[in-house]
Amino acid sequence: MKYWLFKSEPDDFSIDDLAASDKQTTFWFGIRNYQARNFIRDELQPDDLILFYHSSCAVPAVVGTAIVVSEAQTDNTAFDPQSPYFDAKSDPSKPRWLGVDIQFQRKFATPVTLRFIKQDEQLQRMYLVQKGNRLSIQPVTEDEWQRILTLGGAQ
DNA sequence: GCCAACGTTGGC
DNA sequence: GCCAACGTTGGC
Repeated sequence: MKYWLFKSEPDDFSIDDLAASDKQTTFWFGIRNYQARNFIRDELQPDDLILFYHSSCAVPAVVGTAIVVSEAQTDNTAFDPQSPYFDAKSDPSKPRWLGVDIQFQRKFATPVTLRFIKQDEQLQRMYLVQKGNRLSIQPVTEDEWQRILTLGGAQ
């Protein structure tokens, strides 16, 4: 089992939106970066755990956790010309983009802010705070997972 | 709105 | 295969 961090813009889809989804589950679509796609295709497994991160907002922070509940599946928004995630070069017989179903686990009592992560000794090496990193799906170590959950008031 | 740091595209 | 131009991400 592995740990991950998923970024989402809360104006688009927040942890509350996930919690309010049918069965508290949603298909994670719109990943259009090859490195992130490769994580989905090659490494993400059911039962993997996710730090849910709010980006591009007033207070960027890890706001809760979720769990992977499906294998990788075709992201059909790539074939929809109406979708902002449309990709004319993705061939339906050979889908280029994938997603997984994720299910809400918990919302933190205390969001763990980017600002805090940057100055926390135990979290210095998180992918999130490495220079220039913009990946929307990132690996997280078990130690980082434990530390974030403690800080979030989940343990 | 700015801009650093990437990733992608396409001409050569 | 190189690399300049362009587009995107995302914190501030």
